[in-house]
Amino acid sequence: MEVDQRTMAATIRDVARVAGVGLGTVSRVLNNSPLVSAATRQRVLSVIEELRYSPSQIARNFSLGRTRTIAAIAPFFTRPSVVERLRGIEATLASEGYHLVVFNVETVARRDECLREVPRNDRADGLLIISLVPRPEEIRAFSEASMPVVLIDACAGNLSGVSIDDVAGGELATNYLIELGHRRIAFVGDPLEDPLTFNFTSSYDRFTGYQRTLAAAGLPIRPEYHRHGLHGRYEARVLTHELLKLPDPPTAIFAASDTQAMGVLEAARDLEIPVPAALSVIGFDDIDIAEHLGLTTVRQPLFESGARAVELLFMLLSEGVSAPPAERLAIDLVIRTTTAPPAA
Amino acid sequence: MEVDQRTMAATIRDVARVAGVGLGTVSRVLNNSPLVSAATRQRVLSVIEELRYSPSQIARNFSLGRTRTIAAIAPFFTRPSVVERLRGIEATLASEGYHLVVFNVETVARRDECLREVPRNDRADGLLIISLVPRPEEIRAFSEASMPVVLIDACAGNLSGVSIDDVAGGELATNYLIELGHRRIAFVGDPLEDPLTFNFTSSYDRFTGYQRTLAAAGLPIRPEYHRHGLHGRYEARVLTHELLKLPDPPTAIFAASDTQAMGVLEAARDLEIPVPAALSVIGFDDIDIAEHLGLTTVRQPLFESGARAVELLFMLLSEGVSAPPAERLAIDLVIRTTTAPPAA
DNA sequence: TGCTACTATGGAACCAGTTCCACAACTACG
DNA sequence: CGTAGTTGTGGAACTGGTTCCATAGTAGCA
Repeated sequence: MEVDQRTMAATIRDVARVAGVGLGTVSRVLNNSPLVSAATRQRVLSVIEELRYSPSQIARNFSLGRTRTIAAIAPFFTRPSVVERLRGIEATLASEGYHLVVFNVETVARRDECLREVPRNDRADGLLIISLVPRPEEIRAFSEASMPVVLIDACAGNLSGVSIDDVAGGELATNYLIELGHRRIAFVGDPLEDPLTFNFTSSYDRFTGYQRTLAAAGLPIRPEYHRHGLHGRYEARVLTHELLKLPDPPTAIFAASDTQAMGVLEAARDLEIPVPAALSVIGFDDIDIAEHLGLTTVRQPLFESGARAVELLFMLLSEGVSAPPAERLAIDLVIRTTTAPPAA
Repeated sequence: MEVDQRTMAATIRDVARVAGVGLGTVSRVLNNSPLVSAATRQRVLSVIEELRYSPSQIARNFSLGRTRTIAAIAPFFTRPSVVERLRGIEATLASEGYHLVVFNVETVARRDECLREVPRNDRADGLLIISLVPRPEEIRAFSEASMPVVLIDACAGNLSGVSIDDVAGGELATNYLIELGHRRIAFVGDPLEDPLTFNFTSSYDRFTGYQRTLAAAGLPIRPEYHRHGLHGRYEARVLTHELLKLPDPPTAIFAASDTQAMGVLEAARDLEIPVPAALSVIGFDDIDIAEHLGLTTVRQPLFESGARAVELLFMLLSEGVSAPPAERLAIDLVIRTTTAPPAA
């Protein structure tokens, strides 16, 4: 029985046979065990070279019960903020030789499917969930499947996670506008009824911070200044048109994300309202293009959130280390050219 | 020997034992084989339910020799154009129940490592390579490892691939500027010496199209109008500063990508040169923000390139179908507000 | 010289599925 | 009633690694 090298890849048994050693010895050479003499190691290595042998990762994963792969579930992974988080994730995983499987979620059905299926597939050693809040029964399923999970931009149960204080972010943005002298400050953000859809919460929290700050400053809460719509430039543009056509239009708008701030800017341009002279605009996230646009915004460390989440996940994976709790990263205000004191 | 359900996941053998059937029968139930009686199937299903059994995907992959996973190697996967391609890839893979492993490449060393390691890891059934041109020895390694490969935004050997005619794109952009009446047209793109770095070619090809069109129109080729630098807004901004400070500055600039066009726009803004009144700018790709910026650009179907590449890869994976050759997708000109006839 | 300790090695058992062969039970038909 | 064909079923063999136990060989030491 000759091994047909043209069609069949060599296995560890072929290497052992040709090198005249045992299975275990080849395995030990592959795994750099010190329990192999230099001469034997050399012989095995040369046979590996000769047969162009490359170990089957899939058999190895199966045998070890580990995959050195992490799954990431991300809603709308084309959103610049999500991409930047993924970059942080990938960079940190790659530095440890781990692989990244990405699940993009754009519908509620797919959200549910991913959160249900990914943990029970034992195809990943751990799971990262971006901007989605798992339901209690989903969290239970994670622990039943003993799948380590770290959340990014979300909090749930006592799962580990990396997030920011979105309420404080909303306060930071709103406070800055008030300090500039604005009194009529509007808000453009995601829909309020989140639990029915994706369970996003950051826009809601930023809205809470906005309302609190207005109240703390003794400014009126004006419901007609609160606009909620699907996350996106176009939707924000439409909502802003409504705001700017009010009898008593706002002099400043806080958008729950930079993407939505872009829609706000588009609406101002449509209506020939100069920014910041007649309208101040502040966003959230500090995505890459914010700088190009001169957008004032609340910066959150996106890349770092991904990188840190991977570190937490690695802690969960190394048995000795206790489960790290939820962490909060720092945010700060980036002042550019879309904000100014209101026209006198 | 009782199975400890608290610590050990049930296996197919546990299910068989509890249901009082054979291994093969459980396997047949799992795989919806018709060769199981309705009564047996029902009994097995209820035991699966009872034991909360979930098949090990990793053992399954090992047994079948397939992973239902596709690897994608992408340089700079935060670039909007790359992200959009990845979205097309993920969407198409997910619709077939395949998983996507992403390898982000930001250095030459990592490019080489990925192209060497990913095919020999049998952890993916196929490989997609975005915007990178594999070297001949790498192509040989793909076929030796019998790893199906489809290129996106690149061509090499007789590998299958999805790309556009970048030369024609360069011609399209340049021609439009000439039609508008421009005679002093500059180019801002990636470095020319690509083989030493990533082996990108699209910027080079667009440059070729630009030069050809100038020549065909009888316009002079002016080397001082050709600027090449690392892909990025900032670099393009610096290069454009140089162009606009020339004694005889261009009245139009063709940027090899929308990202670089943004840098061109920034430079014009720095120098208070009105666009398009005193300077026309045209980009390439039609990424999402191009619309917000009102950027005139050459549109290429990014999402579709990813989706189509996956279709080609599936053809390669289904044995019957012959290897599809390289395909070209259509491009078109999107005229917005950064281009106009030159000032008289 | 004989005993112990350690190193180097071979290979069976194992991981959890799939596949396939053997076989039993039953039906169809001459 | 025998034979051929079909259907349903059980389980051995297989996938390609790792792990661990048994054992041979050798050095150290009294």
